[in-house]
Amino acid sequence: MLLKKISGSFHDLKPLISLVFIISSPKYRAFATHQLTPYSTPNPSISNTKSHSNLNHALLQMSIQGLDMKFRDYDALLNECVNSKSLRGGQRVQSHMIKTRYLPPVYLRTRLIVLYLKCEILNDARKVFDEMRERNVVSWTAMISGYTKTGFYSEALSLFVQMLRSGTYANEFTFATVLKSCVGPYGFEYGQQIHSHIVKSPFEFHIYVGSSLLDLYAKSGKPHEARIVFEGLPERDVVSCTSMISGYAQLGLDEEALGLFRTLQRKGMVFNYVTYVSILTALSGLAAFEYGKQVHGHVLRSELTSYIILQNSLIDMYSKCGNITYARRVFDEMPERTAVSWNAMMAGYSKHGLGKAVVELYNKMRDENNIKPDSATLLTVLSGCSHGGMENTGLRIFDEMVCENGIGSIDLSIEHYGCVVDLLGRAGQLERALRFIKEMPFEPNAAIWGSLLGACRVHKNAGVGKIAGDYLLKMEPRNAGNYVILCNLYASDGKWDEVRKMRELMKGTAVKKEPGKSWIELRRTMHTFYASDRSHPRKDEILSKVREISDRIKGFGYCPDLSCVMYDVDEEQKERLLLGHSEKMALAFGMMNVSAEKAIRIMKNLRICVDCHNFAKFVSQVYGREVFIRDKSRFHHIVNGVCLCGDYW
DNA sequence: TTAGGGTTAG
Repeated sequence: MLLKKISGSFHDLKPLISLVFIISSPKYRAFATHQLTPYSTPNPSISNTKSHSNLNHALLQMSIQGLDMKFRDYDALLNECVNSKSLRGGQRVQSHMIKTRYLPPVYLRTRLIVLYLKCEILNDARKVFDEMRERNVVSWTAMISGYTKTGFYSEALSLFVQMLRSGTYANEFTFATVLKSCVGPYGFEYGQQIHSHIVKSPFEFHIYVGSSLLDLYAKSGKPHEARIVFEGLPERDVVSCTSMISGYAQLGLDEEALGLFRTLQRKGMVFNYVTYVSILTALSGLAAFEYGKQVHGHVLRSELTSYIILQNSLIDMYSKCGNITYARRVFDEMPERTAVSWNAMMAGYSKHGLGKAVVELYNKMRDENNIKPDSATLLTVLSGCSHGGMENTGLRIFDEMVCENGIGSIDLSIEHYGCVVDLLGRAGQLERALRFIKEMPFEPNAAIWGSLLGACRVHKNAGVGKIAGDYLLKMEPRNAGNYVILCNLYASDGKWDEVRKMRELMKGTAVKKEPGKSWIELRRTMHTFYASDRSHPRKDEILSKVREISDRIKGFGYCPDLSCVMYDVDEEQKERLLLGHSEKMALAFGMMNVSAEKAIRIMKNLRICVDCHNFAKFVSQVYGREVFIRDKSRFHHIVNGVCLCGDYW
C-alpha cells in the first residue's frame, strides 16, 4: 500500500534540480516571526474560550453573537477546536465565516488546515488550502506535513516543488518534514536534491533537519552517509542519537547500534522510550539475552514502563533471544495491549515451533472484544501453524478467513497466500500447492516459488521442484541459495546431469553465498565464528573439539551429509568443509564453556544446513545436551535427538 | 500556526 503511494506519481514530478536557483540565492534568510495584529476589538465572551472548559458553550456564544465575530474570537475558537480535535466545532466556525462573509486571513485559514489534518480529514484541509489566495510557509508546510504523515509522499513532494515555484522559501520546519517523504526507493534521489538545497540554506546544521537527513540516509541503506550527517551536527539530542541507533538496527548493523548506545550511555545521555525500542531491536538481532535483561532493568528504573510499544519490543526481544517464558511474563503483566503485543507474542511462539500456543493465543485474542486481529495476526498464525507442524489447523484458519463468516475485514495479501503454500508444502501436498499458486489472485513472487522449492527439497520431489526452480532462477538468477537447494534436490534424486548443469549455471552467474556466521553469548561477550574460521584465539582447540564430537557421534549413526557441500572437491575435502561450518564451531565452543545442566544457545545468520542440524541432534542425544539454535527462519530446540521443528524449516 | 527518532508478520 505504502509502496503504491510512494511509487504512484513520483515519476510525474519535475526534477527539483531546476529549482535550485530559487533557494540558493543569497536572499535566503530566516523569516521574521509573523506578528499578529487584532483586526478589531474582540468579544471577551468568545476570545476567552480557554476560560470556558466547554467548547460547545463557546460555539453557542458564537451563534448568539451573530455577525459580530472578530479575528480574535475565531482564533480563540479554532485554537480550542485544535486542542480538543473538534472537527464539528471547526466546521461550525468555518460555516459561520462563510455565512457572515468573513474573509479569514492566512493565519486563520492555516489554523483550519491544521485542525482538519489533526482530525485526519485530508480532503477538507486541501480544500481550504486550494481556496487560499495567498499562502505563507506555514500553510505550505502544514499541508506538506499532512501528506507526509499519511504516506502520500509524492503529493507532499509535489507540493514542495509548487511551494518553491511560488517563491516561498522553505524553513527548517519544511525541510524536516519534506525529507520524510523521500524515504523509499523512488524518493532518495529527491532527498539528495533537497539535501543540496539544505546545504545552501541556513538550516544545514539545524538539529531537526539534520535528524531527518540522517534518518533518510539510514533508511536508504546508507549508514556511512547517515553517520557523516550525525557527526556534523553541532549538537546532538536524544532524537538525533536515537535516529542513528535505529538506523543501524534497521539495517541489521546491530553491533554498531549497540556500540553507539553504550558510548552515549557512558556519556550520561538520558534515553527515552524510542531509544530503548531501537536498542531492543538491535539486541533482538544479536540475540543478546544478558544485555536485553540489563536494558529491561533500565526500563523498569526509568519509569518508561507505561509505553505499550516498549513492552511490545521487550516481548519481541525476549522471544528472539530464545526466552519465551520471559516474553510471556512481560505479555501477561501488561495492563493494556495492542494488536502488536498479541502478534509479537504469537510470533515468538511461532518461531519456537509452538503452534498450539499460537492458536490458543489467537483464539483468546478473538474472544477479547477490544482488540481486533489484523493482517499481521493472520500472517503470524498461519506461519505459526506451519512452523508448529499444524498444517490442517492453519489451512482451516485460512478457509475461515476467506469465507464470508470469517474475519472478512482483513485484506489478504500475497504473503498470506505464501503462508498457505508453506502449509501445503509442509504437509507434502506439493501438487496441490502448485495448483494453489496458479489459482491465487496474485502473480507469484520469488518468496512463493522459494517456499515451494524448499518443500520439494524436504519431500524430495524433483518434478515439482524443477518447475518451482525454473521460475525462481529466472526471478533471482543471482541468488546462490536457490542453486544450492536445487543441487541438493537433484543430488538426492540421483540426477547428476542436472546437478552438473546447476553448478555450471552458478559459475556462469558468479553467484556468491552470503558468508555463514554463528555466534554465542557467554557472560555478556559475543563469540562469533565464520565458516572455516581461523581467526578465533582458541581456533585449534575448537576445531579439534568439533572433530572429536564428530568421531564420537559417528559411532551412534551420524553420517556427514556431503550433499550440503557445493564445491566440486573430493569427499574427504567435503567432510572437512562440513566440519568447518560456523554453527558446529559455535556448538563445540558452547560445549566447552557452558555447564552441562544449561542449554547451549547458538545464533546463525543463515538457515542452518541439514548436516549441522543433524550434527546437533546427535550431540543432544549422545552428550545429553539441550541445544537451541536460532537461524534465519526460526528456533531449533533440540533435545534427546529430536528437534521441535520436525526437520522441516 | 508548520518540524526530526519507534514495536509485530513474510
